[in-house]
Amino acid sequence: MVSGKSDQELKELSLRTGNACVGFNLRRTTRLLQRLYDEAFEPLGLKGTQFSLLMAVAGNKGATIGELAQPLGMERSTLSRNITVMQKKGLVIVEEGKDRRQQKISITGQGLSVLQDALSLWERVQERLIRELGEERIKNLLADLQSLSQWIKET
Amino acid sequence: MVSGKSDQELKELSLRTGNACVGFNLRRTTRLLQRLYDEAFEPLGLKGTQFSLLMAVAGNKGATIGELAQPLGMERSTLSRNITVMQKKGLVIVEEGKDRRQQKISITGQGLSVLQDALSLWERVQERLIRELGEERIKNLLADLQSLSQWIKET
DNA sequence: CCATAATATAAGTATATACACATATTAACT
DNA sequence: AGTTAATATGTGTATATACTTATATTATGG
Repeated sequence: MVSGKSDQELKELSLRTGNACVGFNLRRTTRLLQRLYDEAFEPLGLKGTQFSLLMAVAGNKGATIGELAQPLGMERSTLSRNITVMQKKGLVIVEEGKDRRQQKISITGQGLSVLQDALSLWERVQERLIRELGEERIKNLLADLQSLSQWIKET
Repeated sequence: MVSGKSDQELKELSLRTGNACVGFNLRRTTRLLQRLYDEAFEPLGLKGTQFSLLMAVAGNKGATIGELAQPLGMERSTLSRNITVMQKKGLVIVEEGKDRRQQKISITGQGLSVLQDALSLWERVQERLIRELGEERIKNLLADLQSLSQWIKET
């Protein structure tokens, strides 16, 4: 029973649950880390999310919204809106396919140029993270995150 | 140089960077996992984020926005808006403190009742995660996330 | 070939998030 | 005490996110 607990007992329950909850810890760390990336890419007027998306577009020339959304683990409607932002910035271009329902996304010349600069900023962040946590823990962390993603997709 | 690369080379670079990027992997897993929690809490009209916030409020009776934001690793302005949502749902109550700049947040009776039900739904998700990844990996994952959060806060 | 089903995307609505700035209140210094 | 500093929160603006619903296009079954 939650409602019968004293303030002190609630405090302990709250701490215990917060420490154990994978969702809470993932969200909190993601929030905090996102700020590091955003700071790093700020000179390019880019957010961390946009860097990832630009990289995904670059590596999947002419892919549709649906094809991109899959590996990103993102709703197509979300991706659609994110692509619009990138398009306004001139980083990607959207073209109709033969199947006129589909929108084929590609990176622009300007997008490639920004990506080039962003990549070296990304490397600096990556190196800081490796220096801080160590290569082994980063590797394990990435593997765990990927296992988790894979499992959820299959569920 | 990014701009001189072939489509195939860009594809490889994109895959390699995506696999190595802590930010991307954290965001993707968080997105996917969030849906599991949202499904679980859906019968209560609650989101995963709101469960975490409700639990934090319950464990810190009368805390201010600023005091809550700190351990949540959240901007105070963000928390302020999230609290408004919870207030509209009748789950928390906001009162002026002696220092009238401050807003003291507490959980309501209805909030406690919802929290009670939410807690058992949360436990089911937690058990599924432990069954899937194993207790050891979950423990390591949580420890890594907490180290990372701690470091970023100190940076 | 036409009606219907399936598919791809966008738009409506709501929450989560952060930064910059505005506002109100308290503290601190002279 | 009065002016200025610092502090706590809320608002404006923009992006990220997802669910539901609408729209347009293609495929399918008769």
